[in-house]
Amino acid sequence: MRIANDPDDLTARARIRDAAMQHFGAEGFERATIRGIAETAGVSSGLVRHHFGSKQDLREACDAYLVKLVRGLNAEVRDNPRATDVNYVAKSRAAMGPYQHYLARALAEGAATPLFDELVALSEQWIAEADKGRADPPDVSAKVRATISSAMSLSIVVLHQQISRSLGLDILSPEGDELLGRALIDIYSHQLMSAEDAAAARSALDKEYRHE
Amino acid sequence: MRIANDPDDLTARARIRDAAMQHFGAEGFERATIRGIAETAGVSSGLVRHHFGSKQDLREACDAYLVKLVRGLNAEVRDNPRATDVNYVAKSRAAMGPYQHYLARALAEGAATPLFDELVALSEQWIAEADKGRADPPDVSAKVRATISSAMSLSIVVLHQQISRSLGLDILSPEGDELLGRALIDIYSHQLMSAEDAAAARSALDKEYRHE
DNA sequence: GTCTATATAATGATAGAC
DNA sequence: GTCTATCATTATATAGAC
Repeated sequence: MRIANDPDDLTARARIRDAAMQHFGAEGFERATIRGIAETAGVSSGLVRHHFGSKQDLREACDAYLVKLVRGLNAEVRDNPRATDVNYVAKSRAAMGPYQHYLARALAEGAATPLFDELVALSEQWIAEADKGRADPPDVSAKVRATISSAMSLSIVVLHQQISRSLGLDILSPEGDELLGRALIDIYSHQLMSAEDAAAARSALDKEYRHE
Repeated sequence: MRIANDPDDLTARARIRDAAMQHFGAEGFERATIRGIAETAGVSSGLVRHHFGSKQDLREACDAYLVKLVRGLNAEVRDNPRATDVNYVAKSRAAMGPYQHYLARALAEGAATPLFDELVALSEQWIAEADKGRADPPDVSAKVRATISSAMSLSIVVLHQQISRSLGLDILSPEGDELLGRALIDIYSHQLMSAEDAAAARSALDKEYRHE
């Protein structure tokens, strides 16, 4: 199944980019070789150089494409806001398809920053909305909570190897989607810390970081 | 501040291992060079080869040491169970000290598996305990929830680059500790999903994965 | 245990033909 | 646009002296 139906796809340039994301994702940026990528794309190593200047430039082109892809996904979710649909997880997964491993590595390596920032912005918007109907004032800004929350969400993708091994099933698969969905519902619908414990923990932090 | 007071430290072998963890963490496994590690450790590249056979073997020795380190930390937490102390985050951070970046990379690359498994086991114990005082039956096993939760916790370390950049401060620093502590308290003490929404989401999953 | 020197292999980058 | 051939660099692995 082809993922992208961009008009500018099918071309050798697009094939190279796809192959690069595949190799970068599977082997990591450093270990992946231009020769290997070229072979997968069915072209010569020279052509890679011709289209993308350097290996680093090639990586940036991959990042840019990933962002473009996720932008499209986000727009779709934004226009179709069914709050109940926790299974947007599965849908995102399917849409990201063969690029999931690339996404995981890019994030862990500190790349794909526009993507991360966009997810944070989206989350921040959502949190700010939720804050309106909230009794107690938040202790930290929506931005901070959005960043932490986004990182936590992305941990599933980034740590998929560990998770899959621990659970004995591929978390980045349809079966994994269902299990993850149920787990997230359970976690999100339960308060992990009581209001009293939270207050106590907060004053512990106050004491720790005020006078020392 | 020296982290490890193991008797078998101080030796050249230990210095090499420390230097390796530092380089692997800062530059990644592939980019790090044996020569660079040797230089940091103040020895020749030949001696690295003498003590650890290959670069891969050196990496495995680092993993093993990391696990040993975290085992010690966990034991300490286990013997000192103050539930209020959210700031165990900061304490762990300080104890991991210069090895945090290595930990992040190792986890993302699927290495350091005994460490991840141990964190899951610890979390599972805690969750199973909490389940006892719970009205509704959990939809998924404690193991699954423990795995997902552990991954989420570790996301702070693994994605520290993204988080730090997004927030404009080093999340792996004392200031970061405080901010993270407050953010986690806020997140953990609030239910992100109502019981009704959860039920609706669950039946959506039922429908999705039963007959399709 | 520790070092220096070398062998060998792989890679990113480049130049130039078609 | 695409390819082949080559350069220059760099790093691991190795051998052997002290």
